[in-house]
Amino acid sequence: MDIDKNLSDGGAERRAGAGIPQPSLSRLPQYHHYLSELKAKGIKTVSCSAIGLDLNLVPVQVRKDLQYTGIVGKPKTGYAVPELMAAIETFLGWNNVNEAFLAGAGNLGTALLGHERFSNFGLRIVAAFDTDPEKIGQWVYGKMILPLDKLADLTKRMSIHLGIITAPAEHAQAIAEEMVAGGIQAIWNFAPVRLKLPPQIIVHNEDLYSSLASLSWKLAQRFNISLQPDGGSH
Amino acid sequence: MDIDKNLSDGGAERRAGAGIPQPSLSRLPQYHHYLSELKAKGIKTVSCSAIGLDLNLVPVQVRKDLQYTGIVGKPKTGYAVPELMAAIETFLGWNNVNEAFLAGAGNLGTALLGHERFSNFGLRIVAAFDTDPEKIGQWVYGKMILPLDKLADLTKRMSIHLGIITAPAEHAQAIAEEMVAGGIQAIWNFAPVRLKLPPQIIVHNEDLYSSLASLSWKLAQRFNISLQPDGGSH
DNA sequence: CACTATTCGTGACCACTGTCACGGTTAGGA
DNA sequence: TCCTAACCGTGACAGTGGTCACGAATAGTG
Repeated sequence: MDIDKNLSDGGAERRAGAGIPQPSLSRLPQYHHYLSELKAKGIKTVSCSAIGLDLNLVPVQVRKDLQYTGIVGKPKTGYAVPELMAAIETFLGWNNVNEAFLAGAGNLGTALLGHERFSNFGLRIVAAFDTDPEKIGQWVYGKMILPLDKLADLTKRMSIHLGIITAPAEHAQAIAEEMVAGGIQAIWNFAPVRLKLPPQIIVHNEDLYSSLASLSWKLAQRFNISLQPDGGSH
Repeated sequence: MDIDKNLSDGGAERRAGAGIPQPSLSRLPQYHHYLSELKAKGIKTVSCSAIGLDLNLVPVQVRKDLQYTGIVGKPKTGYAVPELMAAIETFLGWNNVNEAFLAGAGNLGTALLGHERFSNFGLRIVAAFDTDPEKIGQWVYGKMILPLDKLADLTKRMSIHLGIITAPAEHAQAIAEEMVAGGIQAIWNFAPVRLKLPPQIIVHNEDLYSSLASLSWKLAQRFNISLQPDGGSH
């Protein structure tokens, strides 16, 4: 058997039929942040061209992105800042709070626990879990560190929908399965592994090593090029 | 004048003629991590199909990704694990260390400072910078916290090429400009802003809010769908 | 030594995102 | 009131990355 042909895409990442392109989705928070600055300055309306100038984007792209939120602009004027912000917030679901559990109270996990601004964006980390007996029972930024083996049970009892994994790579898969067993719907994964989970689970990978790879490659590329300006093809 | 038409793309992000697709670049570290596990188990060769099974990827994609590193596989056998790892490391420039400065010794910055595994991937954070007088002079994970106004000067004197910004959004632009003034080539930006810098500067944005937006939207989407299963299109 | 099954390598399609071009709308001024 | 310029909205095109299909190579087996 040729197993080359017998593999379908894991499909855990991309939800078919989702109306908005992923890149547009990523840009919406940037617009929101920019708009909050405008609001603080007392500016009432803004045009796509102005947004594009300040955010280094082409105006058409801004328009297309904003259209997904359902807002309509007024020709010659632009968009109303407060309504646009509200539209983005509603669209992204930042009005209803998502409660989340975090697994892995290391450096990164602690940093996330302390990031109180998440609450402005619909995320509330309720508790953290770890296996280290020294950490269990401690309070970090007002959140209790609980033993990891309580994770699935508490997830079910509190009907938590979002899990954040900041544990080492080798434990990530097991933790993710625990979360799924507890009925979690979405996982924000900071461990550098590709989780294997049922396709209906929403997984978002936040792989710092991947980013680092891009950077170091581009840097290496640049220095190679400058050392061999002929391109080295002969 | 219609400024709609007079804007070109900022272009700070995408380097033209770069041989490898960005997504492939991001996957290489995952392969590397997976290979290191195989190596620990004493496995000498591996096929794309096996990698695909474990990493939830289609074998062809794995092959195409690996080809960018220049390695060639052997039919019916696959790739030699150690050589493949070495090829990835060389390709990503993980052999020569990049020294970096970090600006913003908050929670996230501290977490990165403490992430000693970065050293395995060609990144060495040399020092951190902050404006908080209480932090300046402290040592965090063996790195000195220095006053931010020394940033440009020290960057130049130590010829640092990589800058990491973990400062609040409102200071990110100014810090980035300091770094550029000091001759920095690449910036790893964790602040939720789109930096406006000369196009030759490599910028990689690590926007947690963008990721969060994707997640919360997908979650909201899911619950909306389950509440209105007819889709509401008629 | 021939045969088979597995795997690599690659050119051709396909889907998705970004860009372009153009038409429709409206605020502001003559 | 009419005219102009700025802006929104949208369908058509292009470039990039992912998938498919097929050919070539080779380890293992009878």
